[in-house]
Amino acid sequence: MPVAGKTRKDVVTEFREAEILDAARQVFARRGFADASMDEIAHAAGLAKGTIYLYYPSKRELYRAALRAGLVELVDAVERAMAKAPSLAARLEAYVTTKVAYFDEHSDFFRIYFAEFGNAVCGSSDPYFRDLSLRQVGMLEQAIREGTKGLSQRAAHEAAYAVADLTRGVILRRLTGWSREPKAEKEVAFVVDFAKKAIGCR
Amino acid sequence: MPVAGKTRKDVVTEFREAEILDAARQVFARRGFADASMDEIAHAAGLAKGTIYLYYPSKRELYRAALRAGLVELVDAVERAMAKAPSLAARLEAYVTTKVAYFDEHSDFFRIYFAEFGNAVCGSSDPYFRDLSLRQVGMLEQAIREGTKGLSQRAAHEAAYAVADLTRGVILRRLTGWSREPKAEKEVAFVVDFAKKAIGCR
Amino acid sequence: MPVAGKTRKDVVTEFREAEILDAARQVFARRGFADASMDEIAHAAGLAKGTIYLYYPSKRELYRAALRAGLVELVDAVERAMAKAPSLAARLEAYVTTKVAYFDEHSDFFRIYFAEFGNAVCGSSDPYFRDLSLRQVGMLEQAIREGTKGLSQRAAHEAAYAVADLTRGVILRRLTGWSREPKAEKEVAFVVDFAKKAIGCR
Amino acid sequence: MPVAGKTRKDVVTEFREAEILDAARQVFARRGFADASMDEIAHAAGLAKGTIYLYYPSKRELYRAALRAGLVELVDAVERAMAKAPSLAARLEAYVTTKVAYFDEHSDFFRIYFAEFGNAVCGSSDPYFRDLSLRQVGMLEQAIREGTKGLSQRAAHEAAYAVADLTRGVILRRLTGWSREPKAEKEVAFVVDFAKKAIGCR
DNA sequence: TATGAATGAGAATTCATTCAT
DNA sequence: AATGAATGAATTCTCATTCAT
Repeated sequence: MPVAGKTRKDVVTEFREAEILDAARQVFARRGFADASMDEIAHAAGLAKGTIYLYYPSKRELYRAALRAGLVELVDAVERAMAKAPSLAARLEAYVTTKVAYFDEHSDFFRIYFAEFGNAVCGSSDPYFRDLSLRQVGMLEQAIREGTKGLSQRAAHEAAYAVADLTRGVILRRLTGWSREPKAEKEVAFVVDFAKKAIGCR
Repeated sequence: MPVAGKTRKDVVTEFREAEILDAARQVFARRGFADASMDEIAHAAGLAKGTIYLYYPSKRELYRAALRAGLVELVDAVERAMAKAPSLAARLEAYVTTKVAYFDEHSDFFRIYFAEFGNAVCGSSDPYFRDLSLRQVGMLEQAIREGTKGLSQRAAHEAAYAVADLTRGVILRRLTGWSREPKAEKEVAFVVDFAKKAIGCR
Repeated sequence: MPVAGKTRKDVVTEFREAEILDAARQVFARRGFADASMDEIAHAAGLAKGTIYLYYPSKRELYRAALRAGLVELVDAVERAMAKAPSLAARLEAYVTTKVAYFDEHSDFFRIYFAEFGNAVCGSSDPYFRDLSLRQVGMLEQAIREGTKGLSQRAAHEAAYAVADLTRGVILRRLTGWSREPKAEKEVAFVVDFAKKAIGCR
Repeated sequence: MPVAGKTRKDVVTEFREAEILDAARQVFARRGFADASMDEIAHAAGLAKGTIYLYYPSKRELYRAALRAGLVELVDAVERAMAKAPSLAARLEAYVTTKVAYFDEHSDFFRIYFAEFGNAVCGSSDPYFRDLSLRQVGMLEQAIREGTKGLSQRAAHEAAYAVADLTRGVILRRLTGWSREPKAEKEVAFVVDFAKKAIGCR
């Protein structure tokens, strides 16, 4: 008796997948891909090792799924927040705030996310990751172009990257504890301010 | 018969260490820490596996040594370049240019370097790495404070981090091939310009 | 309501058993015992894995059942054919023809059948297999004794084994494709002729 | 200091290979390919599991090596024995005697050898096995043709297979214990006699 | 009766590290 | 100092079997 397009089985399956993905994210984040063992992930998920393989065909595939799931959640949150913002300044702030907040909340995911940039250097990264990353920069770029007159496309492009870089830096410092500033608002404000000055200043 | 403070043995030892470090850097960069095998490193160094252990007590130590060696070379180059620069603008440019150039030259090392930021997130990074990283930011900060009057310490601090973040972003884009801009000068110029505007603009 | 000694349940059970046995034979033949998976057998039978276990308690038992079922079919066919034959020559021909034809038809079963001889070498074979194998030789032996005067029991025994060996060889060559002779009749004729000469020649 | 074309290393390597092959043959024979574990083989060889992999890259490869080694030894013995024999009868006897004696001595190898015929049925057998098997039949065929006048090529071919089949049957019965005759000579004599009659009888 | 999700023991393979030569 | 054969712990993945539904 399917209800709302989902059978009981689908529900169970989705639940298991989420459980496993959650455990995987934790363990991959704590250990890195190579040092994470399927045993540990299974244990963290409260399941037997073999069960994991009923849902994901290999360790690599599980990692990829964990990466994608987090990525989608992050990008969705960022896009929703930016869409609601009425001005350029608000959009930039939405971008930075949402990302910082997301990783404050899911600091375990940051390691997975960040490591993927490293993988991209040697060409071994998930194309999905590249696409979503570039899409976010694209959104920033568009927001900047819409919010400014007389700014060249190139400058908008570079400014977008700059915002992305600065944001990543802020998150990195928060999670490593290298920064003395505990209040997210101040760090966000600085990035936004920095960007606005750089963009608008003539 | 020690000559100039170094016996023949010391010289041989240093030579071997450098050889091994070089091989290690290549292999660790190509494979990542976990997927690099001591066998492959030994082969790349033209030595037997056991020999590596005469100079470095474990794979982890060898990795750390490779990281430190690259780091020292990088930081030295940056410090020398900045020391020669006569103005704030010149110093910022020296910082960015030197770093970009170093990783253009030693792109293999970037993966090792970059991954260490990820390790720092879960507290498993080499303290040496943290120290040298913070020292570089400190140098930027000092340069900014010296080159500006009326800029608060806090603002200088933040600006320094911003320059570091932007620079890392530029390098990342160059090495992943995600950037369309092949000329280092233009990218460097943008970072410097962006920073100057943000700092100086009131 | 049992009818003719069989309840409806019995009929269903027999039908299921036959279905499963058939699937098992195919899969065991294609993969060998160890490489056959219960999953594949279940799939081939159009049933779920768990269902198999309602009819056979283990993979090993299922294998044994498949072996026995094939064996019974084979031996029955051989016995019926030999019983009808009016002379020694006809009986030998019936034996060889029936066996060759059976395995031409059920080549998948040959692998299971043949492997059992190998198991017999290390004592791990089904006693049932041994019994039926020996019974067939016994039948040959009896036919030979009845059809010859003055042949010692020992010679009859040896001749019976010889016919069995030659027949197995013919089948093996047909199924491996090592033989150039595609016509069963010629190969059968040769075996029978060979045996007759060896038996009757003085 | 290489002596007689072999360095010390070569000798050690050969010794290890032989040790391992010997253990492998025992275990593969006792368990069959699938049920043999590398652990058990290593234990039987008095080595650690990893050591096996220094000499053979996989379980499958080790099995193949064990098969080939036994095969070569067997075929060499048969060829040498046949080469020395002065007449057709002597050659046939040499063939049968040598094979029976070899497997009496190396009964463990027989299971591996015999199983390979089964593999040949599903086309998964080592081509090497096929070649050596056919070569032996070829030798028998040639001996028969040389020793007979007026026998057609086809008849010689069939007779050769018959001798091979009968011999395999004798060995099988000896190793399964299904035969009551403990003396090899009598069984050999029967095969030879049977063959001679069948070939020579007109 | 039938199902198939869950289990966990077990197997092949790898590789950092050791140590006799 | 240099070697590389030997080790065995650790890891991924498979699959026969069970059992709640």
